Amino acid sequence: MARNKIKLVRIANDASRRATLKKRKNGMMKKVRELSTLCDVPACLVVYASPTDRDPVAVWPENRAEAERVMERFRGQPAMERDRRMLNQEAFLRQRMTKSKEQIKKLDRENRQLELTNYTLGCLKGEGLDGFGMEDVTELLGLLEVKAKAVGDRIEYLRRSRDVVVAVPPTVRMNVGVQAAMEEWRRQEWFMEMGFQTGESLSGFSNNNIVGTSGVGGGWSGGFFPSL
Amino acid sequence: MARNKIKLVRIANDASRRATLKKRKNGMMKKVRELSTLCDVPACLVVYASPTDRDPVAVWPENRAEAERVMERFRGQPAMERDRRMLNQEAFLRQRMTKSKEQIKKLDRENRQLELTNYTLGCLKGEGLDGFGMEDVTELLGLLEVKAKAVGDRIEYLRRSRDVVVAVPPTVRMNVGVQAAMEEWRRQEWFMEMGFQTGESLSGFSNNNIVGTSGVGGGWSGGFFPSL
DNA sequence: ACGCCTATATATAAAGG
DNA sequence: TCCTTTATATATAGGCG
Repeated sequence: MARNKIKLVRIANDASRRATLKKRKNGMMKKVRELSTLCDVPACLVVYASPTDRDPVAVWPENRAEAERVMERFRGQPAMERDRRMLNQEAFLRQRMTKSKEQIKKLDRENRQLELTNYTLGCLKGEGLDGFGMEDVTELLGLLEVKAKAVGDRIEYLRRSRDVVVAVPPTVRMNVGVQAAMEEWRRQEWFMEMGFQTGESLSGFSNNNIVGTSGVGGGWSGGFFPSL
Repeated sequence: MARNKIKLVRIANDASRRATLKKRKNGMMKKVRELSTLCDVPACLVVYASPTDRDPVAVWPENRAEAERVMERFRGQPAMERDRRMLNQEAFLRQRMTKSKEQIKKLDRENRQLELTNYTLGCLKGEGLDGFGMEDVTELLGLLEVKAKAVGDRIEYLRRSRDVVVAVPPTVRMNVGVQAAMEEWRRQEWFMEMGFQTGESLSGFSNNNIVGTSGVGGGWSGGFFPSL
């Protein structure tokens, strides 16, 4: 734009090209600034000295944050692959988060139920019945009966089964804790009142495993009650 | 740049401002193109008509991919806040994910334990003892004794407590299920063998709640056993 | 608002130091 | 290479249809 008009093609001369870049770059900067100022609009200009340079030779607005805001908006459009990837990635993670949270919630609910049951079991195990009234205790007693029935049924079944019986020792080998508990139990007057005959309640059963430790899903072959 | 020189401030007149934007915007586009062509360098220009517009009024290079490449490089620098934010956001989410997974794992472990216990309880409730051998059943029986002891202790305590006793009806009002169970229980021969006297096992207890439904942490005042 | 015109402001190629 | 100069090319403010 001066002295000579030039063709709009890459300037062959290296020095000239660099010089032109410098001049025009400045001109551009001034123009963008003016445009943005006069028209009061967001605008952004980025110029590199070469396709391989890491840093731009020119950036407007000078304030990087401002430039980023403009870029930001531009990128906001559904065009940039990298962003789409990133956003998808984020969406993906968010989705996973939601699912996880739901899972946690569900597990937590389940847990609360199980803990309740567990608490009950704890009481059953004799960890303390303080806080329960006669009604509760009575109900518990009833439940114990139901359980005892199940045990009885099972014993009955085992007794009548000939094909699975392996051995039937003459005495019961109960674990120490149970034996001690039995002793205390027998000392309770209500125990007597209920019709038990001292010293003969649990004889005649085998402690041998007849059908194997099998059954219990998951595989806990230890004690009957898992440690809580 | 013509007729009159203008001050570099926002053009007050609305129409003039818009007109100027249009003209200068075109000028800028031409300039960027020239710059990029002549000097053979990457450059990018984005202009918005207003701070709130979604789409730019001007973008160069026209080829969006090209513009994106330039932007991309600019953004590639480790200075862009947005990227840091995004990366941080992603890192944050990943962190949360990890935590959630850990929580799930923990809850799951807990659940497994509780389910085991629960399963046991299910068996206790008479849901079936198939799969258990004589050893298991014997142990269960022992456990029942321990429980019974706890019940007995509690009943004993309630009996001796004068200050909390409210009423002691002469007969036990057990729920139908328990009564039925008792009947079946009594029919079992092993039941008789164990020393129970038919028809008199559970008389004399009150179903009145003496110390209140109180105790049980969390507040489930319904049945003794929560429904599973 | 849109395009065209034109006087004038600006930008800048090329030359010189 | 950089700055300055300067002749010229371009850009554009303001006016008009």
